[in-house]
Amino acid sequence: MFPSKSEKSFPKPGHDHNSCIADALRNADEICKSKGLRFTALRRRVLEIIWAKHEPTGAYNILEELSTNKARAAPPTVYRALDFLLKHGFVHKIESLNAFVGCDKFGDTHAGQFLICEKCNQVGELDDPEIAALIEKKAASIGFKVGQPTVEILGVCGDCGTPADG
Amino acid sequence: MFPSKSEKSFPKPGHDHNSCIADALRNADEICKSKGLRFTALRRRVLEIIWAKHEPTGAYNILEELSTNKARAAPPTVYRALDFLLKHGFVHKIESLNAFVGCDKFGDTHAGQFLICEKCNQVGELDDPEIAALIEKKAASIGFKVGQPTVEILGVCGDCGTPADG
DNA sequence: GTCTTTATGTTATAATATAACTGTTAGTTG
DNA sequence: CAACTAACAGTTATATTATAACATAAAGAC
Repeated sequence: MFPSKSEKSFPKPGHDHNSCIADALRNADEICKSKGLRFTALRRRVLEIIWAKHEPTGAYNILEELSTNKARAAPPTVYRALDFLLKHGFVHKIESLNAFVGCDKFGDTHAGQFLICEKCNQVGELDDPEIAALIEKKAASIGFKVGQPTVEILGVCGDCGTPADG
Repeated sequence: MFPSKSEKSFPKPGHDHNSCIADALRNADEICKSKGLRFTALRRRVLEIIWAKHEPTGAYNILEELSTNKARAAPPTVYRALDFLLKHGFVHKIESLNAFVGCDKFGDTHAGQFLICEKCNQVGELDDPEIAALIEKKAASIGFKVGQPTVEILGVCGDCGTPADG
């Protein structure tokens, strides 16, 4: 229905980021329309700010960014927009960074598995079903039923970790 | 050397928790002795407070607990003790809860994989090498080198999720 | 057009964490 | 043991992240 743009990838240095943003906004538009959700100007703007880069953005950075056009916004403004975006799967929260990143696996709400590069700070979404299945199986083997898995992998991405690199 | 007490387990309702605490403290004592680390009264007390239960404890709860005996402590006191305990693998931070839990896999520093029961709030440590290996493999397949994985699974433990349960 | 619901604005404050500087204690060395 | 040194802990202030509670506004339902 709303095709995912990138499967198991990490943002490439020279990619056309404008189209990332455009795709994400268009997708959110369509999803909201089809589900009867109100994709207000504020929510749209917050999503756009988050999508400005592939690095997780803190709520107060979003706030700052918001405040450049509008009159100064207050924290609840941002957190409420984030609640909406999180709830409907348009963004993810990176727990280990207390920051938010756009979801590039359009079309369904899911937990996500994140690769966070400690050099360039960019985040790629893995969402590998085998990993999810294995975690579920191992948890089940000791009687634990998985609800919401949080998988956040700090490391070094391919572009930052080339042999020539220090 | 210092044997792990529980492999892939979840704290059982009726277990002898005093021995969990005693084991953890004794283990820390021994590790510190063998590595020439200073296991001060404060650090020991903080570890003991964390081990008082199998639920993650927030820094400010630890602070409160500390303050019942000593004169009122300040945040840095706790955070510094936590830094030490984290660094040497005696406790883990649960990122999704901003809280700390004792490590029951004695003897080495590691990232850990956590099962967090949303009913009883207790945490079990999985530390499954297959999961770690699969994550590493999948990450490697897109050129990403895993550093510090954060795996925190919210769900329902076996004791809380029995058929009779609501 | 009124009513109702949902969203946003506003003010205040809670919860988590760290910086910077001071004093204290434990180990070290002569 | 006295003086020195380095690690630890105390203290004050403040940064960062997040939410509660109440007021206003805008959108959708009737």
